[in-house]
Amino acid sequence: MDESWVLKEMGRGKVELKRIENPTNRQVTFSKRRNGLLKKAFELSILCDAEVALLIFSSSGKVYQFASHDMDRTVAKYRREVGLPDSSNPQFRTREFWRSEIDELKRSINTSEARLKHLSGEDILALGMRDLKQLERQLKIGVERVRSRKRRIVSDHATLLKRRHKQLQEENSRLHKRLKELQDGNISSGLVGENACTMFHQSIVHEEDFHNETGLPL
Amino acid sequence: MDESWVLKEMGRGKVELKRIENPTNRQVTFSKRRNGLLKKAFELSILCDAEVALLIFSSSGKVYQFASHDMDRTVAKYRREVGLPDSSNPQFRTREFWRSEIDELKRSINTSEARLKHLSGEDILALGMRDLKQLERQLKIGVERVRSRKRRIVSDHATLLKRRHKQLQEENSRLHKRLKELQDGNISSGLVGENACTMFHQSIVHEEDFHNETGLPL
DNA sequence: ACCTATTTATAAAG
DNA sequence: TCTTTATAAATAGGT
Repeated sequence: MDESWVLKEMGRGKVELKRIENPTNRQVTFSKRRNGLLKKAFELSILCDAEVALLIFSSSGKVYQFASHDMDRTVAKYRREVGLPDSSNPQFRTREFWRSEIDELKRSINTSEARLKHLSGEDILALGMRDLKQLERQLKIGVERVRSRKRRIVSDHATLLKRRHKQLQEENSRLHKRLKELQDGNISSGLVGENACTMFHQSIVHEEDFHNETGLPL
Repeated sequence: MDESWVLKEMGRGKVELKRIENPTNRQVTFSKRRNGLLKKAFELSILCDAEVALLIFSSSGKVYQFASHDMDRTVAKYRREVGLPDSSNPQFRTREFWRSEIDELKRSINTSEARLKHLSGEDILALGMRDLKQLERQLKIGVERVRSRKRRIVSDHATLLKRRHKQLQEENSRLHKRLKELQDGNISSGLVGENACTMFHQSIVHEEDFHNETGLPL
């Protein structure tokens, strides 16, 4: 778009975006644009795998329509979305409705499986160079993300290890100190000794944690 | 339109009129074309005083709509026009049957999609190191297969080019010879001259083929 | 989201 | 309506 909107249109000359007064011109334009619109609706449904329904009534009352799947189904779907209690069939739907619903799911499955195969490098003989390049890009992105995640996991682990190591060292020195106090001064009685034992036991538990939580299957 | 229909589309590059496989591209194209379609529907209704109703469901299920007058009114009008013998069909299995049928298909889809995401490196936070390594291996295999296919295509192409080149050379020498005969001997009459012309024209055609069929988007 | 090379769509005229 | 032609729009591919 270029102009200040609701102002001009495409083609050889420019046209205001308002009802065309000349009946002949209007009819001609209607015919052309109707076809263009129907074509684009069709293309959208194909290219983007969308469900499209289009209804056009000419000012003289003639109908033109396009429905990628089934007009009724699409309209029913729409009603559900909008929240209206489907006017045609509240409790049950026609066999056709369900069949088309299921067909679509099956198509969807086939599509996913095809893409899965492509991503595994299978069934790619029919792909053109452009698709192949894109596929390769995608795969590379995937690999990079997976690697990144792996690096992250390893890195986090290393951090954890360091922290644990530091904790152990600190605890160790505390224990050494305590032991030394006991050996040196013998000043204290049973209570202190009990404390020291507890302390030692705790450090053992820490070591077990260490093994369990860092057992990375690298 | 120019091409043999259902063959190409508009834009910077050309596109086959078939479902776009790359999800990202498909989404982007959907977004662009959806807006284009809605705009054109609006313009048609204004310019030509037509009654237009348009429903679009993205493949992910989101709805987009345009109605120049009122969706229900237009749809009702359509039903009357087409004369639908109401969709109330007493031939159905219970809703439960279809539900379960559909649920199963949906489960299947979810499985595929989860794997697809993993292969794209998405939603991998919950995966363990073992799974990640397996995933990476898979992706690498995929990349290698795609690359291999690309190499094959390029190689085939080179072969084709060589063959074409040789053909052209041979044809060239034939043409030279023919020309020389004409210039030298002047022995022949109109018929030979005509043949020479034909020959030349053929070589031109070959050159065009050459450009068309070897236009690899490398 | 924005840019731009290309392809389409289409207004005007015959 | 169909064709042609000049021009405006739409949009694919890329950033």
